[in-house]
Amino acid sequence: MNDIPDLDRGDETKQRLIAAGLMVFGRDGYEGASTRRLAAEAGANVAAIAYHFGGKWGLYIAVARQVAQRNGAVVGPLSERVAAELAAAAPGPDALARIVARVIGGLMDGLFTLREDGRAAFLIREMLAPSEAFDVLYEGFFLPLNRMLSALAATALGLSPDEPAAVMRGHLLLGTVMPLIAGRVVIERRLGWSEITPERRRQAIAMAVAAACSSLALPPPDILD
Amino acid sequence: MNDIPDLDRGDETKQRLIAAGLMVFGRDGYEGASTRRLAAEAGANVAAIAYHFGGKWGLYIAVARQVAQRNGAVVGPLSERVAAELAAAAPGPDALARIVARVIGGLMDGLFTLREDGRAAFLIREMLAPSEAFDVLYEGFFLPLNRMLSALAATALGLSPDEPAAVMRGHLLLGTVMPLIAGRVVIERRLGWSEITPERRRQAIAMAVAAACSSLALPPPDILD
DNA sequence: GTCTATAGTCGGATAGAC
DNA sequence: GTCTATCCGACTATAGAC
Repeated sequence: MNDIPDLDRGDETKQRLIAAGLMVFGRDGYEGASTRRLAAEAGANVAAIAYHFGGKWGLYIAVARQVAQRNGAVVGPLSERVAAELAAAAPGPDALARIVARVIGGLMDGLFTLREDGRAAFLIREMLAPSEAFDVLYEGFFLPLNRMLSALAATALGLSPDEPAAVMRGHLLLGTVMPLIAGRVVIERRLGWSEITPERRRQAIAMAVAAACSSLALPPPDILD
Repeated sequence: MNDIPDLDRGDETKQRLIAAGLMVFGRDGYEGASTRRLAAEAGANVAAIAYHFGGKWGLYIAVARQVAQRNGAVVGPLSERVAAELAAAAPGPDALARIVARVIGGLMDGLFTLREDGRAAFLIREMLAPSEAFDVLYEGFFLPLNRMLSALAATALGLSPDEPAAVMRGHLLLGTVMPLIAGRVVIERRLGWSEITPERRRQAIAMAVAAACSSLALPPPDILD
């Protein structure tokens, strides 16, 4: 009851604006998002945007930084673990398949969670029409992500990790998750899903993992994770 | 020299507006596109939008219809041919692989051509934030496309074409092309490509085809198309 | 059918009280 | 740091000449 009142209230508003920006920019795009709506969603008022970020654009960049940072925080550790496992003992096909399953599952779970926070849409919009924000996303997320996926693909296919073919095959692994993220509404309508139950989600991920493994000439992972 | 002057000038303006809409809506999104810019890009004036389409939204829907129609015109024939080949004689793995190569190649060539006309971005934006326009795109394009891909996946994997697993695997085949379309800027930056030469394009498609085939447990297609 | 001019609305930014 | 009130610019839509 005697906690310091209003400690860092400024920073809290700032954070709420960034969180709201993630949702609203993700859903409506930069132009589609109005400062009034951004402020309302954050429970703040319009002037706060100018005060904290200098303007709407400043908020947008701040959101990009947060996306890069949060996603980077997922990729980083995952990436280190994969690198360690690939280096330790040249893994056989089954072990590789298990790593692939963990990586793909991790991408689905950690980056594009069910509780849609708008990150996926934000990322895809920036790929469609890159702005300054793309630089931030690339350095903090896309590049480390591709490094990890390329290393995986290179090992599985017997390529050198830095040759273009390996980089491309790593990039193509994104195709395992993209139809479930960017193309989610299509499969939902096709299968008549009105909601994604945990079970449906599990099955979808399992199929994506199976497709990823066989595309790398690996056996399907013995069992789940 | 004696051609009929201004024949269908109205229709021509209408068509130019739709073409411009494809570019501008694709690049900037609905909110990002201004009627002034749409008109300018079409070499028309703002009032023409209201006259021909009732307003900006009417133009947007007209663009969606054209996207569905043009893409449907590519999928339709391709789809019939695939259906015929699958039905004729139960094709072996090699024959299937060749069909897959043709389908994936056809998707890349016919739907997402180098001369970017904005269709890909338009489609992806509608998937991210579906509007009324999505219904049009779904019926005219996504649904027939998925039917074709599902039939292919079902045959390759020994599933019944209508079971959810086959539909999902068909949908996941979109992942073969999505990284090269939606994620194009990422791989361009990663590989330092400043332009997509025909040769790079050819190689990228070849790798996508290889990934698609092995994800369906098919051998890589013996040779190109 | 096409254009110019303008009306009416909305959104981003800012001034200034608290 | 937060809020209300307001300004100004940009946008969509429309009226009306040609």
